[in-house]
Amino acid sequence: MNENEGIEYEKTASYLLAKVATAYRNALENHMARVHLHSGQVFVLMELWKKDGLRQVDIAERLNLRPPTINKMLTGLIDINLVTRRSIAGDKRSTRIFLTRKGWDAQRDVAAQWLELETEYMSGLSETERLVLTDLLGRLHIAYTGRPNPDDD
Amino acid sequence: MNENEGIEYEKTASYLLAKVATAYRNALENHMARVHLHSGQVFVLMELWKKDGLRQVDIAERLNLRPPTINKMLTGLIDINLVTRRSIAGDKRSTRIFLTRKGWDAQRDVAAQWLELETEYMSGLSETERLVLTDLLGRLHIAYTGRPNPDDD
DNA sequence: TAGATATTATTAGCGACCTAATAATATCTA
DNA sequence: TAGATATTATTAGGTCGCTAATAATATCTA
Repeated sequence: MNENEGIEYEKTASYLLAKVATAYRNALENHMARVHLHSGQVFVLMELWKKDGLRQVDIAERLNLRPPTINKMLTGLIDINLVTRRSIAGDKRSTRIFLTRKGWDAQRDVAAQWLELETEYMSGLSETERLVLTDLLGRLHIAYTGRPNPDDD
Repeated sequence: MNENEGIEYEKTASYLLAKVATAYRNALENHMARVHLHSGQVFVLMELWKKDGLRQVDIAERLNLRPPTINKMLTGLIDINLVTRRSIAGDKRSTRIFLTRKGWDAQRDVAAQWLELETEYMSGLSETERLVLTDLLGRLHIAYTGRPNPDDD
């Protein structure tokens, strides 16, 4: 058998990142289900809480996601009345996305779930280790996106 | 405005994990596309390279994924002739999954891409830092799955 | 042994990502 | 100003995760 081209994949950072990430996504999905949200929607809301009235393309850029992804998520958020689309005076192509009252109100519940998840998920690590992990992931993030976070104007 | 329930999500380990993870998934998808594979298929192959002839349910368990997920991935792998399904004598419910010649041969290309990706993706970190990251992710993985890897018999 | 319960694979359908393609509008340039 | 090029939103369709439901087979138990 032509074995032993065998890498020990399980010991590479990539492998572990992939595994931890999907487990984490499931956990996030479960936590956010408690407040009737899906995992992806939460990230969109975060951007709007920071700066309401963004265009879809802006949200996409800030989250490092593609416009069609955002478009679909927004449809979901509009359906559950957390967000509205309003057309822009001066550019008939684009629309601005605004939080509804309900959209603003979701902030508290999401924050609570987020912290709970963070605590739960990172419970295997000491405080110091969590900080180290945060630092390392932060640097990978910057290395890969080329920016820590989009310059708020 | 009811602002300032505001968590700085971007500084939590969870947030960074999510972000880094999707960036990584894209990178993996792109790298594996070079050898005509999708990201998820690679993980299934890894298990078969370690132990050929597993049942679908075994693969699911080892990868910490659900049976329908595996089922669909296998359909893809069968379509491109990397794998076959053979029924089991003694249990008409299950099938065993076997690598084809082409499936075994893919091992080399995947390993090459994997290492390239690992190098590229982790290039922002020193060797020591990468080891620390691996250790921390490994511990999160164990904490969440309850086992480092399934006991090979 | 008959009937209830387990297990395995599979299908259907959903969300979170993606790329490619399209339509509408803006903008730039010859 | 006309025509080429950019940009924005959107649709279609794909993979990778998931849950719920189903059918077939095994196994357990009364």
